[in-house]
Amino acid sequence: MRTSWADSEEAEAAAAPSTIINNGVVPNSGAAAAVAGNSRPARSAYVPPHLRNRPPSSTPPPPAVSAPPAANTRWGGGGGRSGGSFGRAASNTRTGGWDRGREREVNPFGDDVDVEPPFVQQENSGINFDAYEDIPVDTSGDNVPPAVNAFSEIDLGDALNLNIRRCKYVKPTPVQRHAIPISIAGRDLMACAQTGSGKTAAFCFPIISGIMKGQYAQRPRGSRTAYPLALILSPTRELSCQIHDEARKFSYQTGVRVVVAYGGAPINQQLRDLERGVDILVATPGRLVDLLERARVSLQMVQYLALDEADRMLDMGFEPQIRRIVEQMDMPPRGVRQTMLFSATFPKEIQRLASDFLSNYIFLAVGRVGSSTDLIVQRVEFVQESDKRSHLMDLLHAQRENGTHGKQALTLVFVETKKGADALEHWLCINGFPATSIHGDRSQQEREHALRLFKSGATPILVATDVAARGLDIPHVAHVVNFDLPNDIDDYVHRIGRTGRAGKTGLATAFFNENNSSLARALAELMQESNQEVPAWLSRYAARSSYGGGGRNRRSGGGRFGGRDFRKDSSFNRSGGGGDYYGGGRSNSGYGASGSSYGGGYGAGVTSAWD
DNA sequence: AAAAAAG
Repeated sequence: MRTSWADSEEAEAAAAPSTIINNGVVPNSGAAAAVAGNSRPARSAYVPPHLRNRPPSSTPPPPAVSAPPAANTRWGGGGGRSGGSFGRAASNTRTGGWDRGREREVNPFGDDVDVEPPFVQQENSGINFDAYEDIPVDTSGDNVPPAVNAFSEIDLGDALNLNIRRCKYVKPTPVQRHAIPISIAGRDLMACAQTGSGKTAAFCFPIISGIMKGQYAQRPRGSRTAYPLALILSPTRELSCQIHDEARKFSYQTGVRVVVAYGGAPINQQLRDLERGVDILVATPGRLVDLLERARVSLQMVQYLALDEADRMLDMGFEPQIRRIVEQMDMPPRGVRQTMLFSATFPKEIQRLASDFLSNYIFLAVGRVGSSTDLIVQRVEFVQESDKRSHLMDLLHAQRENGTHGKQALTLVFVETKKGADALEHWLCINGFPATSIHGDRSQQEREHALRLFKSGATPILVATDVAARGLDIPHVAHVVNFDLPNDIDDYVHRIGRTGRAGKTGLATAFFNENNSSLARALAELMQESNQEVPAWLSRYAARSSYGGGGRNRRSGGGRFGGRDFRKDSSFNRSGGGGDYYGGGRSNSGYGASGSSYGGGYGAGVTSAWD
């Protein structure tokens, strides 16, 4: 039954030293944090107002000070306290825990659990690391921990290391090489890295490892309130599901429990999952607020906060909700918890908002603006609104003829509106193209069904709104069509990033017409930076729009890199900063210097972002 | 102006 790796896990656990700070909570990595000059104070037993004077039926919050070390097992396993380190919480602690061995952890890897995974990369799941060689990286902040070249340089723990091998991750991607040591050192992080470059693992590994190593005050058993140690927020339900699935793989047989909560799905199963115990809660904001209001979740024990697609989470629609969760509930304040923000794009005014959540953080930028741009061939075609459908049909026909090995390549078609998505899906279907759609007016069941049909290739065309623009990892998307271009270049970056993932190549085609002229300049610049062929007519549009002040100046940082730390930008450190960002007043003030190839002071800094 | 996220 037990395989060799499990045995070595035991040995590791037995050999591991036990360090327990008797305040109930051990800082994530006190030593490293101290080295970094950022040691975190022990949390006091603060009880937030809304949790005081609760009816006696509910169990009081976990005793932060009085919990004897011997009771510090995360699962409350009587007498089963782990020696203080890796792996021990896996199978043996579980039997003493509150699930008493009733449940077996579902193997997220399929049947080959007990087989030592092959080290040969399989064609479909391996990451093409050659595509990540020689990528520009920039970090800023105090005492930045050095990058690593191999997972083995970091002590992530045997159980997690095995899962990493099972995932066939042979070596860390660039963002992982930098972000993981930073996070392991206990530092807050704002990370900007290309789409498809492995951000999920970059924040999951340190969280899982930290929870495995940490000794936390026992959380009450039998309470209807769940006390996650880590919270991961994302902007869409499907993305939360995906992160949950990934995190489950990474935490398989580590004893670390991952639960997902999102809207549109029955809440009862989610409540049951929470009651069984949760270390890492992955959630969308709305459902989390619901759970917090019902007092079914408390953020009191949260040691790690991760925001995926962080710029999206802090834009106008989301910001109040996120602020409420992070600042107005019972989550430990910044500097006490560890906070990690990730995205492929990070506009400076959003960085300024985000800095409220961070303490002495490190800014990390990996790779060029947004996408794995060299891997994605970007085309822009001038297509009038009335011609879009027939033009799309031409593309799909051509693709069908190129059809690789019987199965049609997956094509993701982005449109601007939910109605437009329905209409286009219907039109494609009646014209003999197997299409489905995903957007916010469809039921969650329909959304998930559509995604499955698409992923499986059963319906190789998916029409989508921006709900599918960010984060979704759909292997084998060969072509992204921007049937309607977005108004924001960052959205474009995220959309085309649905292809060209994990080092594979992809194609992105955009339909451009007069309605998109406000995007022309940013689009032309992005394409130029990505070594793409910019049509002459697009350059003319770009030059034209740079005069009339058309369009927002919303570059995510410009230059050849994924972003620039706004703290380096003096205009953002004066008088509240970003007011000038939209170019309302002085046209140059949001950026470091001028130098745009399109002149006019518009887009200043695009070519000089790294001076 | 639109999309997303609670029901």
